[in-house]
Amino acid sequence: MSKQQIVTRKPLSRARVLEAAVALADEAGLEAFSMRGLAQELGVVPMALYKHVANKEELLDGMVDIVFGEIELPAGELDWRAAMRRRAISTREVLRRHSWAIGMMESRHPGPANLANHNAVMGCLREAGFSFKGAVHAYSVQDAYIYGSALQERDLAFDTPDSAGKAALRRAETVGALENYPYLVEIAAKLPGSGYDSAVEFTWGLDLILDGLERLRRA
Amino acid sequence: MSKQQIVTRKPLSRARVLEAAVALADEAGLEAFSMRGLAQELGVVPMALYKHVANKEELLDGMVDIVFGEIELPAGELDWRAAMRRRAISTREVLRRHSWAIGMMESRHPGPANLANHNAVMGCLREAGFSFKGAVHAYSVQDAYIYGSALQERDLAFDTPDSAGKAALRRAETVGALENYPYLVEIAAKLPGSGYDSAVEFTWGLDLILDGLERLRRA
DNA sequence: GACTATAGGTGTACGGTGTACACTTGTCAA
DNA sequence: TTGACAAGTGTACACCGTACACCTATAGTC
Repeated sequence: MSKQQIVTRKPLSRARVLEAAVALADEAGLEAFSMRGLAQELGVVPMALYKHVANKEELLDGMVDIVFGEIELPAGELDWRAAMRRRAISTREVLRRHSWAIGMMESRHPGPANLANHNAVMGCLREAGFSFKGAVHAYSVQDAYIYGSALQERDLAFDTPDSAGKAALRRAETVGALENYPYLVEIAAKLPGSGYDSAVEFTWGLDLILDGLERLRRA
Repeated sequence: MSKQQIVTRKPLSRARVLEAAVALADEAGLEAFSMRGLAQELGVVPMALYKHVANKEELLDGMVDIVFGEIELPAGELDWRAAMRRRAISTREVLRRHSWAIGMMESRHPGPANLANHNAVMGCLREAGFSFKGAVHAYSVQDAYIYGSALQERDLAFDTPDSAGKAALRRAETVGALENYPYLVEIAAKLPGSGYDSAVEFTWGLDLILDGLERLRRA
Protein backbone atom coordinates (compact mmCIF):
# COMPACT_ATOMS: atom_id res chain seq x y z
CA MET A 1 0.00 0.00 0.00
CA SER A 2 2.56 2.56 1.06
CA LYS A 3 4.97 0.93 -1.34
CA GLN A 4 2.46 1.32 -4.11
CA GLN A 5 2.03 4.98 -3.30
CA ILE A 6 5.70 5.51 -3.63
CA VAL A 7 5.84 3.70 -6.90
CA THR A 8 2.75 5.49 -8.16
CA ARG A 9 3.85 9.00 -7.34
CA LYS A 10 7.13 9.84 -8.94
CA PRO A 11 9.34 11.77 -6.56
CA LEU A 12 9.55 15.53 -6.50
CA SER A 13 12.49 17.38 -7.92
CA ARG A 14 13.35 21.03 -8.25
CA ALA A 15 12.48 20.92 -11.94
CA ARG A 16 9.14 19.28 -11.32
CA VAL A 17 8.28 21.78 -8.61
CA LEU A 18 9.17 24.73 -10.83
CA GLU A 19 7.23 23.34 -13.75
CA ALA A 20 4.12 22.76 -11.65
CA ALA A 21 4.52 26.20 -10.11
CA VAL A 22 4.54 27.90 -13.51
CA ALA A 23 1.49 25.91 -14.59
CA LEU A 24 -0.38 26.80 -11.43
CA ALA A 25 0.48 30.48 -11.67
CA ASP A 26 -0.60 30.45 -15.30
CA GLU A 27 -4.07 29.26 -14.47
CA ALA A 28 -4.62 30.70 -11.00
CA GLY A 29 -2.78 33.98 -11.24
CA LEU A 30 -0.10 35.24 -8.92
CA GLU A 31 -2.58 36.42 -6.32
CA ALA A 32 -4.00 32.95 -5.78
CA PHE A 33 -0.66 31.21 -6.10
CA SER A 34 0.48 29.79 -2.76
CA MET A 35 2.96 27.26 -1.49
CA ARG A 36 0.09 25.34 0.02
CA GLY A 37 -1.84 25.30 -3.23
CA LEU A 38 1.22 24.18 -5.14
CA ALA A 39 1.85 21.38 -2.67
CA GLN A 40 -1.71 20.20 -3.05
CA GLU A 41 -1.38 20.26 -6.82
CA LEU A 42 1.64 17.99 -6.46
CA GLY A 43 -0.12 15.71 -4.03
CA VAL A 44 2.28 16.49 -1.27
CA VAL A 45 2.38 18.25 2.08
CA PRO A 46 3.41 21.96 1.94
CA MET A 47 6.71 21.51 3.73
CA ALA A 48 7.84 18.92 1.21
CA LEU A 49 8.47 21.74 -1.25
CA TYR A 50 11.14 23.17 0.99
CA LYS A 51 13.40 20.24 0.29
CA HIS A 52 13.67 21.50 -3.29
CA VAL A 53 13.43 25.26 -3.05
CA ALA A 54 14.71 27.45 -0.26
CA ASN A 55 11.54 29.52 0.05
CA LYS A 56 8.85 31.19 -2.02
CA GLU A 57 11.15 33.97 -3.19
CA GLU A 58 13.64 31.54 -4.62
CA LEU A 59 10.81 29.60 -6.19
CA LEU A 60 9.63 32.75 -7.96
CA ASP A 61 13.18 33.41 -9.14
CA GLY A 62 13.24 30.00 -10.73
CA MET A 63 9.82 30.44 -12.29
CA VAL A 64 10.84 33.71 -13.89
CA ASP A 65 13.94 32.11 -15.34
CA ILE A 66 11.76 29.43 -16.91
CA VAL A 67 9.81 32.22 -18.55
CA PHE A 68 13.02 33.79 -19.81
CA GLY A 69 13.98 30.43 -21.23
CA GLU A 70 10.90 30.42 -23.44
CA ILE A 71 11.85 33.67 -25.15
CA GLU A 72 13.35 33.28 -28.58
CA LEU A 73 16.90 34.64 -28.64
CA PRO A 74 17.98 36.96 -31.45
CA ALA A 75 19.28 34.81 -34.26
CA GLY A 76 22.65 35.75 -35.65
CA GLU A 77 21.81 35.27 -39.28
CA LEU A 78 19.13 37.94 -39.31
CA ASP A 79 19.87 41.64 -39.62
CA TRP A 80 19.61 43.43 -36.31
CA ARG A 81 16.20 44.93 -36.96
CA ALA A 82 14.58 41.65 -37.93
CA ALA A 83 16.28 39.88 -35.03
CA MET A 84 15.11 42.47 -32.51
CA ARG A 85 11.64 42.45 -33.97
CA ARG A 86 11.29 38.70 -33.64
CA ARG A 87 12.66 38.75 -30.16
CA ALA A 88 10.25 41.48 -29.10
CA ILE A 89 7.27 39.64 -30.52
CA SER A 90 8.40 36.43 -28.89
CA THR A 91 8.73 38.19 -25.56
CA ARG A 92 5.24 39.55 -25.85
CA GLU A 93 3.83 36.14 -26.64
CA VAL A 94 5.62 34.50 -23.76
CA LEU A 95 4.35 37.17 -21.39
CA ARG A 96 0.82 36.61 -22.59
CA ARG A 97 1.14 32.97 -21.63
CA HIS A 98 2.65 33.85 -18.27
CA SER A 99 1.15 37.17 -17.41
CA TRP A 100 1.92 36.74 -13.71
CA ALA A 101 5.59 37.25 -14.63
CA ILE A 102 5.17 40.66 -16.22
CA GLY A 103 6.17 42.77 -13.25
CA MET A 104 8.94 40.42 -12.21
CA MET A 105 11.10 39.96 -15.28
CA GLU A 106 13.75 42.40 -14.14
CA SER A 107 13.21 42.46 -10.42
CA ARG A 108 14.20 38.95 -9.41
CA HIS A 109 17.57 37.40 -8.81
CA PRO A 110 18.62 36.57 -12.37
CA GLY A 111 19.06 32.99 -13.52
CA PRO A 112 21.02 31.57 -16.44
CA ALA A 113 18.27 32.05 -19.02
CA ASN A 114 17.95 35.68 -17.98
CA LEU A 115 21.68 36.24 -18.39
CA ALA A 116 21.80 34.48 -21.73
CA ASN A 117 18.91 36.58 -22.94
CA HIS A 118 20.41 39.91 -21.94
CA ASN A 119 23.78 38.96 -23.28
CA ALA A 120 22.34 37.90 -26.62
CA VAL A 121 20.30 41.06 -27.04
CA MET A 122 23.16 43.33 -26.14
CA GLY A 123 25.43 41.33 -28.42
CA CYS A 124 23.06 41.65 -31.33
CA LEU A 125 22.98 45.41 -31.00
CA ARG A 126 26.72 45.83 -30.55
CA GLU A 127 27.51 43.65 -33.53
CA ALA A 128 25.03 45.58 -35.62
CA GLY A 129 27.24 48.62 -35.19
CA PHE A 130 25.59 50.44 -32.33
CA SER A 131 28.01 52.26 -30.09
CA PHE A 132 28.05 51.14 -26.48
CA LYS A 133 25.91 54.06 -25.40
CA GLY A 134 23.67 53.64 -28.40
CA ALA A 135 23.16 49.99 -27.63
CA VAL A 136 22.23 50.80 -24.03
CA HIS A 137 19.72 53.35 -25.26
CA ALA A 138 18.32 50.98 -27.82
CA TYR A 139 18.02 48.21 -25.28
CA SER A 140 16.31 50.43 -22.73
CA VAL A 141 13.73 51.80 -25.12
CA GLN A 142 12.80 48.43 -26.50
CA ASP A 143 12.46 46.69 -23.17
CA ALA A 144 10.56 49.54 -21.61
CA TYR A 145 8.14 49.38 -24.50
CA ILE A 146 7.84 45.59 -24.46
CA TYR A 147 7.22 45.32 -20.74
CA GLY A 148 4.98 48.36 -20.70
CA SER A 149 2.91 46.95 -23.51
CA ALA A 150 2.58 43.64 -21.70
CA LEU A 151 1.41 45.48 -18.62
CA GLN A 152 -1.15 47.45 -20.61
CA GLU A 153 -2.44 44.43 -22.41
CA ARG A 154 -2.92 42.55 -19.20
CA ASP A 155 -4.54 45.41 -17.36
CA LEU A 156 -6.76 46.84 -20.02
CA ALA A 157 -7.66 43.44 -21.40
CA PHE A 158 -8.11 44.92 -24.84
CA ASP A 159 -8.16 41.47 -26.30
CA THR A 160 -11.02 42.18 -28.61
CA PRO A 161 -12.31 45.43 -30.03
CA ASP A 162 -15.49 44.78 -28.17
CA SER A 163 -13.93 44.36 -24.77
CA ALA A 164 -11.83 47.41 -25.45
CA GLY A 165 -14.88 49.53 -25.99
CA LYS A 166 -16.57 47.99 -23.00
CA ALA A 167 -13.58 48.77 -20.82
CA ALA A 168 -13.61 52.39 -21.85
CA LEU A 169 -17.30 52.59 -21.25
CA ARG A 170 -17.07 50.94 -17.86
CA ARG A 171 -14.48 53.50 -16.91
CA ALA A 172 -16.62 56.37 -17.97
CA GLU A 173 -19.72 54.98 -16.35
CA THR A 174 -17.95 54.73 -13.05
CA VAL A 175 -18.67 58.29 -12.17
CA GLY A 176 -21.86 58.51 -14.16
CA ALA A 177 -20.74 61.71 -15.75
CA LEU A 178 -19.98 60.80 -19.30
CA GLU A 179 -20.46 64.32 -20.54
CA ASN A 180 -17.42 65.45 -18.57
CA TYR A 181 -15.17 63.10 -20.49
CA PRO A 182 -15.99 63.52 -24.16
CA TYR A 183 -12.85 61.81 -25.38
CA LEU A 184 -13.54 58.74 -23.29
CA VAL A 185 -16.99 58.68 -24.79
CA GLU A 186 -15.42 58.76 -28.22
CA ILE A 187 -13.26 55.79 -27.34
CA ALA A 188 -16.23 53.86 -26.04
CA ALA A 189 -18.15 54.68 -29.18
CA LYS A 190 -15.53 54.13 -31.85
CA LEU A 191 -13.13 51.51 -30.61
CA PRO A 192 -15.48 48.50 -30.79
CA GLY A 193 -15.99 48.95 -34.53
CA SER A 194 -12.45 49.92 -35.35
CA GLY A 195 -10.93 46.46 -35.66
CA TYR A 196 -8.62 47.06 -32.74
CA ASP A 197 -6.11 44.26 -32.35
CA SER A 198 -3.59 44.26 -29.53
CA ALA A 199 -1.00 42.36 -31.57
CA VAL A 200 -1.23 44.92 -34.37
CA GLU A 201 -1.09 47.72 -31.84
CA PHE A 202 2.07 46.21 -30.41
CA THR A 203 3.90 45.84 -33.70
CA TRP A 204 2.87 49.33 -34.74
CA GLY A 205 4.65 50.87 -31.78
CA LEU A 206 7.52 48.44 -32.07
CA ASP A 207 8.18 49.45 -35.67
CA LEU A 208 8.02 53.11 -34.76
CA ILE A 209 10.74 52.51 -32.21
CA LEU A 210 12.86 50.32 -34.45
CA ASP A 211 12.68 52.93 -37.19
CA GLY A 212 13.98 55.52 -34.76
CA LEU A 213 16.77 53.22 -33.68
CA GLU A 214 17.84 52.52 -37.24
CA ARG A 215 18.22 56.25 -37.78
CA LEU A 216 20.38 56.39 -34.66
CA ARG A 217 22.53 53.50 -35.81
CA ARG A 218 23.25 55.09 -39.18
CA ALA A 219 24.34 58.30 -37.48
CA MET B 1 -8.82 60.91 30.05
CA SER B 2 -10.81 59.26 27.35
CA LYS B 3 -12.26 62.67 26.53
CA GLN B 4 -8.76 64.01 26.11
CA GLN B 5 -7.87 61.19 23.79
CA ILE B 6 -10.79 62.04 21.62
CA VAL B 7 -9.88 65.67 21.52
CA THR B 8 -6.23 64.85 20.91
CA ARG B 9 -6.77 62.46 18.05
CA LYS B 10 -8.75 64.00 15.25
CA PRO B 11 -11.24 61.55 13.83
CA LEU B 12 -10.54 59.37 10.84
CA SER B 13 -12.00 60.08 7.45
CA ARG B 14 -11.71 58.43 4.08
CA ALA B 15 -9.34 61.15 2.93
CA ARG B 16 -7.14 60.83 5.99
CA VAL B 17 -6.99 57.06 5.62
CA LEU B 18 -6.04 57.30 1.96
CA GLU B 19 -3.42 59.93 2.61
CA ALA B 20 -1.82 57.90 5.40
CA ALA B 21 -1.98 54.80 3.23
CA VAL B 22 -0.08 56.48 0.42
CA ALA B 23 2.53 57.77 2.85
CA LEU B 24 2.96 54.35 4.39
CA ALA B 25 3.24 52.60 1.04
CA ASP B 26 5.79 55.20 -0.05
CA GLU B 27 8.10 54.43 2.80
CA ALA B 28 7.41 50.77 3.47
CA GLY B 29 6.72 49.47 0.00
CA LEU B 30 3.71 47.54 -1.16
CA GLU B 31 4.99 44.26 0.21
CA ALA B 32 5.11 45.53 3.77
CA PHE B 33 1.95 47.56 3.48
CA SER B 34 -0.86 46.05 5.53
CA MET B 35 -4.19 47.10 6.94
CA ARG B 36 -2.86 46.39 10.40
CA GLY B 37 0.23 48.49 9.84
CA LEU B 38 -1.84 51.34 8.48
CA ALA B 39 -4.16 51.18 11.48
CA GLN B 40 -1.21 51.33 13.81
CA GLU B 41 0.17 54.33 11.96
CA LEU B 42 -3.15 56.06 12.51
CA GLY B 43 -3.26 55.07 16.16
CA VAL B 44 -6.35 53.02 15.69
CA VAL B 45 -7.47 49.41 15.75
CA PRO B 46 -7.40 47.62 12.37
CA MET B 47 -11.15 47.24 12.03
CA ALA B 48 -11.65 50.98 12.41
CA LEU B 49 -10.41 51.41 8.86
CA TYR B 50 -13.35 49.46 7.54
CA LYS B 51 -15.71 52.24 8.49
CA HIS B 52 -14.05 54.37 5.80
CA VAL B 53 -13.02 51.94 3.08
CA ALA B 54 -14.82 48.79 2.05
CA ASN B 55 -11.71 46.62 2.01
CA LYS B 56 -8.07 46.62 1.00
CA GLU B 57 -8.85 46.45 -2.71
CA GLU B 58 -10.96 49.56 -2.57
CA LEU B 59 -8.30 51.24 -0.49
CA LEU B 60 -5.73 50.51 -3.19
CA ASP B 61 -8.11 51.88 -5.82
CA GLY B 62 -8.29 55.12 -3.90
CA MET B 63 -4.54 55.27 -3.39
CA VAL B 64 -3.91 54.86 -7.11
CA ASP B 65 -6.32 57.65 -7.88
CA ILE B 66 -4.41 59.92 -5.54
CA VAL B 67 -1.30 59.12 -7.55
CA PHE B 68 -3.14 59.94 -10.77
CA GLY B 69 -4.14 63.22 -9.22
CA GLU B 70 -0.52 64.23 -8.81
CA ILE B 71 0.23 63.89 -12.51
CA GLU B 72 0.35 67.15 -14.41
CA LEU B 73 -2.34 67.24 -17.08
CA PRO B 74 -1.46 68.35 -20.61
CA ALA B 75 -1.84 72.10 -20.76
CA GLY B 76 -3.91 73.43 -23.63
CA GLU B 77 -1.67 76.33 -24.49
CA LEU B 78 1.31 74.16 -25.39
CA ASP B 79 1.68 72.42 -28.70
CA TRP B 80 0.86 68.73 -28.51
CA ARG B 81 4.44 67.55 -28.45
CA ALA B 82 5.48 69.82 -25.60
CA ALA B 83 2.32 69.01 -23.70
CA MET B 84 2.82 65.27 -24.07
CA ARG B 85 6.44 65.58 -23.15
CA ARG B 86 5.70 67.43 -19.93
CA ARG B 87 2.97 65.02 -19.03
CA ALA B 88 5.25 62.03 -19.61
CA ILE B 89 8.01 63.51 -17.48
CA SER B 90 5.52 64.39 -14.77
CA THR B 91 4.17 60.84 -14.79
CA ARG B 92 7.65 59.44 -14.43
CA GLU B 93 8.40 61.71 -11.49
CA VAL B 94 5.17 60.85 -9.74
CA LEU B 95 5.86 57.16 -10.19
CA ARG B 96 9.30 57.58 -8.71
CA ARG B 97 7.72 59.04 -5.61
CA HIS B 98 5.12 56.26 -5.45
CA SER B 99 6.85 53.30 -6.97
CA TRP B 100 4.44 50.87 -5.34
CA ALA B 101 1.82 52.14 -7.79
CA ILE B 102 3.73 51.29 -10.95
CA GLY B 103 2.06 47.99 -11.72
CA MET B 104 -1.37 49.20 -10.70
CA MET B 105 -1.98 52.37 -12.67
CA GLU B 106 -4.19 50.69 -15.23
CA SER B 107 -5.35 47.63 -13.39
CA ARG B 108 -7.52 49.11 -10.66
CA HIS B 109 -11.05 50.35 -10.72
CA PRO B 110 -10.60 53.86 -12.13
CA GLY B 111 -11.32 56.94 -10.05
CA PRO B 112 -12.07 60.51 -11.12
CA ALA B 113 -8.44 61.58 -11.41
CA ASN B 114 -7.75 58.60 -13.64
CA LEU B 115 -10.65 59.48 -15.91
CA ALA B 116 -9.69 63.15 -16.06
CA ASN B 117 -6.15 62.17 -16.94
CA HIS B 118 -7.09 59.82 -19.76
CA ASN B 119 -9.63 62.21 -21.11
CA ALA B 120 -7.16 65.08 -21.14
CA VAL B 121 -4.43 63.09 -22.87
CA MET B 122 -6.75 61.73 -25.51
CA GLY B 123 -8.18 65.21 -25.98
CA CYS B 124 -4.76 66.73 -26.45
CA LEU B 125 -3.94 64.27 -29.20
CA ARG B 126 -7.27 64.57 -31.00
CA GLU B 127 -7.16 68.34 -30.98
CA ALA B 128 -3.62 68.26 -32.30
CA GLY B 129 -4.97 66.67 -35.44
CA PHE B 130 -4.39 63.01 -34.85
CA SER B 131 -7.03 60.78 -36.37
CA PHE B 132 -8.94 58.63 -33.92
CA LYS B 133 -6.88 55.58 -34.75
CA GLY B 134 -3.71 57.62 -34.75
CA ALA B 135 -4.49 59.02 -31.33
CA VAL B 136 -5.10 55.55 -29.95
CA HIS B 137 -1.78 54.41 -31.36
CA ALA B 138 0.00 57.44 -30.02
CA TYR B 139 -1.53 57.02 -26.61
CA SER B 140 -0.67 53.33 -26.44
CA VAL B 141 2.94 53.77 -27.41
CA GLN B 142 3.55 56.58 -24.98
CA ASP B 143 1.94 54.92 -22.00
CA ALA B 144 3.56 51.59 -22.67
CA TYR B 145 6.90 53.35 -22.75
CA ILE B 146 6.24 55.45 -19.66
CA TYR B 147 5.05 52.57 -17.51
CA GLY B 148 7.69 50.23 -18.86
CA SER B 149 10.40 52.74 -18.08
CA ALA B 150 9.08 53.18 -14.57
CA LEU B 151 9.16 49.43 -14.10
CA GLN B 152 12.71 49.22 -15.37
CA GLU B 153 13.91 52.07 -13.26
CA ARG B 154 12.44 50.55 -10.16
CA ASP B 155 13.70 47.05 -10.84
CA LEU B 156 17.15 47.76 -12.13
CA ALA B 157 17.73 50.60 -9.70
CA PHE B 158 20.03 52.26 -12.18
CA ASP B 159 19.88 55.41 -10.16
CA THR B 160 23.56 56.08 -10.45
CA PRO B 161 26.08 54.97 -13.03
CA ASP B 162 27.84 53.13 -10.29
CA SER B 163 24.88 51.12 -9.13
CA ALA B 164 24.10 50.38 -12.74
CA GLY B 165 27.46 48.83 -13.29
CA LYS B 166 27.24 47.00 -10.01
CA ALA B 167 23.89 45.57 -10.94
CA ALA B 168 25.21 44.26 -14.21
CA LEU B 169 28.19 42.79 -12.48
CA ARG B 170 26.10 41.18 -9.78
CA ARG B 171 24.03 39.57 -12.49
CA ALA B 172 27.02 38.19 -14.25
CA GLU B 173 28.68 37.01 -11.08
CA THR B 174 25.63 35.01 -10.17
CA VAL B 175 26.69 32.10 -12.26
CA GLY B 176 30.39 32.72 -11.88
CA ALA B 177 30.91 32.38 -15.58
CA LEU B 178 31.62 35.87 -16.78
CA GLU B 179 33.39 34.66 -19.86
CA ASN B 180 30.15 33.21 -21.21
CA TYR B 181 28.50 36.63 -21.20
CA PRO B 182 30.94 39.03 -22.81
CA TYR B 183 28.36 41.73 -23.41
CA LEU B 184 27.29 41.73 -19.78
CA VAL B 185 30.92 42.10 -18.88
CA GLU B 186 31.10 45.10 -21.16
CA ILE B 187 28.14 46.67 -19.42
CA ALA B 188 29.67 46.07 -16.03
CA ALA B 189 32.93 47.56 -17.22
CA LYS B 190 31.74 50.60 -19.12
CA LEU B 191 28.47 51.72 -17.61
CA PRO B 192 29.87 53.05 -14.32
CA GLY B 193 32.06 55.58 -16.09
CA SER B 194 29.60 56.47 -18.79
CA GLY B 195 27.61 59.10 -16.93
CA TYR B 196 24.47 57.04 -17.12
CA ASP B 197 21.45 58.99 -15.89
CA SER B 198 18.03 57.43 -15.77
CA ALA B 199 16.26 60.73 -16.37
CA VAL B 200 18.32 61.36 -19.48
CA GLU B 201 17.74 57.79 -20.60
CA PHE B 202 14.01 58.32 -20.21
CA THR B 203 13.80 61.54 -22.20
CA TRP B 204 16.01 60.07 -24.91
CA GLY B 205 13.51 57.29 -25.58
CA LEU B 206 10.60 59.63 -25.11
CA ASP B 207 11.88 61.99 -27.79
CA LEU B 208 12.49 59.12 -30.15
CA ILE B 209 8.85 58.13 -29.77
CA LEU B 210 7.50 61.68 -30.01
CA ASP B 211 9.50 62.23 -33.18
CA GLY B 212 7.94 59.16 -34.69
CA LEU B 213 4.49 60.32 -33.67
CA GLU B 214 4.99 63.74 -35.20
CA ARG B 215 5.80 62.07 -38.50
CA LEU B 216 2.59 60.10 -38.19
CA ARG B 217 0.56 63.18 -37.43
CA ARG B 218 1.81 65.03 -40.48
CA ALA B 219 0.92 62.11 -42.70
C1' DG C 1 23.32 -9.54 5.63
C1' DA C 2 23.58 -5.85 9.31
C1' DC C 3 24.51 -0.90 10.10
C1' DT C 4 24.37 3.57 9.28
C1' DA C 5 24.14 7.99 6.80
C1' DT C 6 21.30 10.65 4.10
C1' DA C 7 17.65 12.55 1.25
C1' DG C 8 12.83 13.19 0.92
C1' DG C 9 8.31 13.55 2.89
C1' DT C 10 5.42 14.50 7.31
C1' DG C 11 3.04 16.89 11.33
C1' DT C 12 2.79 20.43 14.40
C1' DA C 13 3.12 25.05 15.59
C1' DC C 14 3.88 30.18 15.32
C1' DG C 15 3.31 34.72 13.89
C1' DG C 16 1.56 37.16 10.17
C1' DT C 17 -2.51 38.53 6.94
C1' DG C 18 -7.56 40.37 5.61
C1' DT C 19 -11.91 40.88 7.49
C1' DA C 20 -16.83 39.17 9.42
C1' DC C 21 -19.56 40.10 13.27
C1' DA C 22 -21.11 41.65 17.56
C1' DC C 23 -20.11 45.09 20.94
C1' DT C 24 -19.52 49.77 23.01
C1' DT C 25 -19.34 54.64 23.02
C1' DG C 26 -19.67 59.50 21.74
C1' DT C 27 -22.69 62.94 19.33
C1' DC C 28 -26.62 65.07 17.87
C1' DA C 29 -31.96 65.59 16.86
C1' DA C 30 -36.33 65.49 18.49
C1' DT D 1 -34.47 62.50 28.17
C1' DT D 2 -34.43 59.48 24.56
C1' DG D 3 -33.04 57.22 20.81
C1' DA D 4 -30.81 56.89 16.36
C1' DC D 5 -26.60 56.76 14.16
C1' DA D 6 -21.73 57.04 13.10
C1' DA D 7 -17.21 55.77 14.72
C1' DG D 8 -14.10 52.86 17.09
C1' DT D 9 -13.29 48.19 19.59
C1' DG D 10 -12.50 43.11 20.55
C1' DT D 11 -12.81 38.61 19.33
C1' DA D 12 -12.51 35.13 16.06
C1' DC D 13 -11.61 32.61 11.69
C1' DA D 14 -9.43 31.04 7.65
C1' DC D 15 -5.54 31.57 5.13
C1' DC D 16 -0.53 32.44 4.42
C1' DG D 17 4.88 31.30 4.65
C1' DT D 18 7.89 28.52 7.04
C1' DA D 19 10.90 26.83 11.46
C1' DC D 20 11.67 22.60 13.65
C1' DA D 21 11.47 17.94 15.06
C1' DC D 22 10.31 13.67 13.35
C1' DC D 23 9.84 9.44 10.46
C1' DT D 24 11.13 6.38 6.80
C1' DA D 25 12.92 4.38 2.60
C1' DT D 26 16.98 3.89 0.07
C1' DA D 27 22.22 3.53 -0.82
C1' DG D 28 26.81 2.56 0.53
C1' DT D 29 30.07 0.25 3.42
C1' DC D 30 31.95 -3.36 6.24
